[in-house]
Amino acid sequence: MAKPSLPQGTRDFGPDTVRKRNYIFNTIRSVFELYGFEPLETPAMENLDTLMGKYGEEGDKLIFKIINNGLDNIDKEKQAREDFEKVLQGKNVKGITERALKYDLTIPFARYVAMNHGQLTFPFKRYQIQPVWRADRPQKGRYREFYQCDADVVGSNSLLNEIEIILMIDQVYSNLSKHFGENENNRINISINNRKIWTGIAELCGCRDKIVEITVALDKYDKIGIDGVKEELIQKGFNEEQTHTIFSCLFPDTSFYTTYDDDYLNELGLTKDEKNLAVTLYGYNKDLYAIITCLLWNFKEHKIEIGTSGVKEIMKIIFPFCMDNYLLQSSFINLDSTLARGLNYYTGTIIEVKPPPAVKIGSIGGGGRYDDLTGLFGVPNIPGVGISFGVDRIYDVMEELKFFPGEVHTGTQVLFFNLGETESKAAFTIMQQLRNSNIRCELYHETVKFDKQFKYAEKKNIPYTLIIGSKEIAEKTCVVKDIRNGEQQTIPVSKLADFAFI
RNA sequence: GUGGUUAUAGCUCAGUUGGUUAGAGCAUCAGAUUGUGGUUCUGAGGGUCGCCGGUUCGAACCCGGUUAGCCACCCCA
Repeated sequence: MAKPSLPQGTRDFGPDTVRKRNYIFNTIRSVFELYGFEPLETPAMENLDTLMGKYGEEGDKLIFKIINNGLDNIDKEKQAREDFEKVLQGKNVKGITERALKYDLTIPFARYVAMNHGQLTFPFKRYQIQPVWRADRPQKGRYREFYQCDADVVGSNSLLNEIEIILMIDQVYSNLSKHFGENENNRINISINNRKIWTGIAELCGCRDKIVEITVALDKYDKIGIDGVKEELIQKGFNEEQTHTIFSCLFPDTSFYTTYDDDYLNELGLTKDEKNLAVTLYGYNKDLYAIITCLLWNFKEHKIEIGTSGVKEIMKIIFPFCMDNYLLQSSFINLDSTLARGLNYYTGTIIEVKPPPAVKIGSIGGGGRYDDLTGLFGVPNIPGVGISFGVDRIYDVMEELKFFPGEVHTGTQVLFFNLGETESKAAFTIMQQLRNSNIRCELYHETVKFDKQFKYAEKKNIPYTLIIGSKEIAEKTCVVKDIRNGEQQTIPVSKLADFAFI
């Protein structure tokens, strides 16, 4: 018999872990509900062509494909062999595989909306908490099976949705632990950017078709720095002038742009309202103001409207958070001009959530706006915006920072000692009464010496033991011991229901 | 998909240039202790040294392969 083992990148979760994970799930779910989102579940598997081509070239490779049943049917042997030849050449063939495990929750959701758009009331706000699978090689913070918690709004272009999503992110972390936001170092970082800005920059460089190359390179800025990015761009075939254009947009000479100048704002062609936005941003964060005005200037100069509208969207989203510093409790929001995000279906706002800087783990959530996801399934013109929480990583972050509250443990509260047949019968009756008043209890399964029963309680983190022997039966009392401090007291059975087993 | 690294008792790990019967701590079980555990003491059980092959008189140790974990790259939650 071979040693039992798990498939690569998957894990079992013991009782303690499940409780903590459920705490995260429940917290996120209740915030989703609070903001008016409704639950949805979709199957673990989808038709392969529902998923293929939606996540970029790399993404396709990471989709877990399911081999068809019945390939051993002798009548179809010839066909199966021919099909398998094609698989060996790297093709997907219906004869061999036509289903796959879902890779994320967004595409199956788009498929659902496309199939049911006639019945849905728009804007449709749904949340979904389910596992997804990726055939990736596991490493720190990366698993082959993990849970996502998604909330999306489809059928609305309003930027109010983006603002609500940011508020939800903040509220989830506030509810998860009071320590998030306790001080500056513990805050969650919500970065936003806009794909339209990338499109604009690509146009500035005169290569709109190379937007993916630009975003992939700039997305690594945090990791490889400005020189590394430059090197990668040049490797991808960008010339000196183009890289200069990109950098001058994203990393402006702040000393120039941080001076507030009314005439300059007028030159940018902003409306009165937009100018007010800019003034507020200036008061809130000079660097933010610098990047925004720099981008606006560049796009204005070259009449690239898509870029301009991207910047204006960012301004409108950040604005409420500049007006009220207390809107965000556990996080802060900033414009990260290098933020790109790999998924290619995003078209507007993009959002990425990062843990406090002390934790070296990638993003713990992300999302963005997509104009036409359902168009992929034949139903055009349903725009949407959504966010995804990565529970497995949030767990790792909470664990590393020791942020799980003590109340997460919801195991047995009272262990009834087993002192013999008559005694345990009496104990059993009392135990059922306690259970009826919602106290979690159990009776030790056999009559053994106290030593063992105590150790059992200690290991299972059961705070109270309850001892009923012949003496207690006669007196209609019981002995309640708090094993955390060793204190014990004798109380009448009639008063037991009033005892606070906390 | 590419590269690095690790694999020895239930857990954490020692293990000399290759040399007789592979060790420690923790955990488990039994006893000191028949209604009060956590400390202490005594004793016991527990191993195909990841798996397969090679070199050698002899391999936990050297070599090749393989599987899995971890880490990094690509990419991503």
